[in-house]
Amino acid sequence: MGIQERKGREKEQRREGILQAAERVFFEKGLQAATMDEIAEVAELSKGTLYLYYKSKEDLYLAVMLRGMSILTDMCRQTVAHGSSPIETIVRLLDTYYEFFNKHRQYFRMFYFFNNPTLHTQVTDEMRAHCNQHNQRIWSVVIDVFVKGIEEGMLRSDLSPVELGIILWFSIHAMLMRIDNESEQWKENMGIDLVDLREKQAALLLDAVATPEARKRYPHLFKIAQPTIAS
Amino acid sequence: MGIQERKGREKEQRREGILQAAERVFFEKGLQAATMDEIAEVAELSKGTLYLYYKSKEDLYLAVMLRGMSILTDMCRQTVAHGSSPIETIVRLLDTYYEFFNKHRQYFRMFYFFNNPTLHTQVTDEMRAHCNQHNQRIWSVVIDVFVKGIEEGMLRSDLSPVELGIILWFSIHAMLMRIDNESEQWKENMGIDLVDLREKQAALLLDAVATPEARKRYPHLFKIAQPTIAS
DNA sequence: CATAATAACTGACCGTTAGTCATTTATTAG
DNA sequence: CTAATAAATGACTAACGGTCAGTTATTATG
Repeated sequence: MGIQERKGREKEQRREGILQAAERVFFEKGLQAATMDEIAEVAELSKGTLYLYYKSKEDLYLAVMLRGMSILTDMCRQTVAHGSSPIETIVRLLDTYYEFFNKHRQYFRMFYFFNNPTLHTQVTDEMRAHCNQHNQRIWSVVIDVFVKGIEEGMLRSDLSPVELGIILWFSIHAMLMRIDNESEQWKENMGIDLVDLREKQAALLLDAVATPEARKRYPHLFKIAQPTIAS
Repeated sequence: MGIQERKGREKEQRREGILQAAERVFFEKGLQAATMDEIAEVAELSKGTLYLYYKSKEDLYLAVMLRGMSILTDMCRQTVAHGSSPIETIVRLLDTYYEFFNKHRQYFRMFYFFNNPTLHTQVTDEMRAHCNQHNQRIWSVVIDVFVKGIEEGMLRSDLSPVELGIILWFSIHAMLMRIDNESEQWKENMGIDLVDLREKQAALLLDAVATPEARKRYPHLFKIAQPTIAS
């Protein structure tokens, strides 16, 4: 009897429908201002039903966010697949994150959720585990490139691949967050364009982690003057 | 008649009392879980009275946060005042932020508030202006040092002092945030100690912004091997 | 001192919303 | 056709931020 399977599919469709409704509302209003009642209305279901599929508003929010992480992961995988050398791939990965930031701003903003664990009161352990899993997935993509970069002598080897990846990724992410939130202030108060600065930051960081061999081999990737040459 | 002045003082004391009560509760519970009723109880006032002094829960939260910013600003001023050279002062400033992070973790966490503007629904323009003001204050302290560093030829001059300051400060802040929130995960999943990594990051960044002159003059401040020498 | 005027404070109340659960409706099995 | 099971509902609860009519305390006035 295929009834079991059909039921399973239908349940999956419900979950998916709820997810889409939630995405629309969360994108428009954000976590705080979105209400379960509105999501239920958009999903054309009663609120009670939402709770049959997701344990809490926050779980539902994270379920949407996981889609964003999947998109980012796919984009990074693409970049890695099409990249030629590790050093070039790293440059492209930084741009990929920026591209994701621009194309999927709403998803990017959902990542902020993790910045404030005080708010994580209603996240189930199960969902937390899911997030962890997705997170590891994307990091493994990124770190692989750094491993190869070190192997080929293109990246400094006094730091581990993971360490290098963390330093670059954290820094870029931080800048994107500020671009999202504080661009206007920096422009007005200091005359600084954070979007321009992001590029400079990327160049500076690349320069800081690359070896002289890398600079020799891929001079076009190094846009910033080496201060060591200056004097 | 000094009645006006006395009244003014008393009002100020009320504000201060409310602030202290709010601090206790916010530190213990965080923005979300803290309730105005509990703050009122701790302050030994009715909830209505709180709203005579602060326009919203979020305004009150930010008022507490501003104390944290003042502490950080003072610590940075101290560091700058006692520092000898700009390059050394920069190293010390990075440590100062880390010291603040350790000694005043609860204040540091309040800074997260700005990471998620979706939540800023109840902040008054007045309070926002206050925050802006305090923010500029601390940045001016930091940036001054970078100005001097460039003037003395100790910092690369292809980026402006503000740009250099932003890149370093953002990166360090991002790392501290992760240390606060994700230390365990990184330890478990990847065997990475983010506290150790913070030092390496600081060293790497310092190295990226300093000139060869600086390295020559203050060799003890540069703990990371220059990859340029490697080959 | 008595009384009016003003300022400070109170807490019951309101609107909103996340989450629950007894009940109803739809589906499947016998 | 009926019982059993699964799915969906929406009225209800509890909690909380914010309000405001009314009370209390303080100051000014005659």
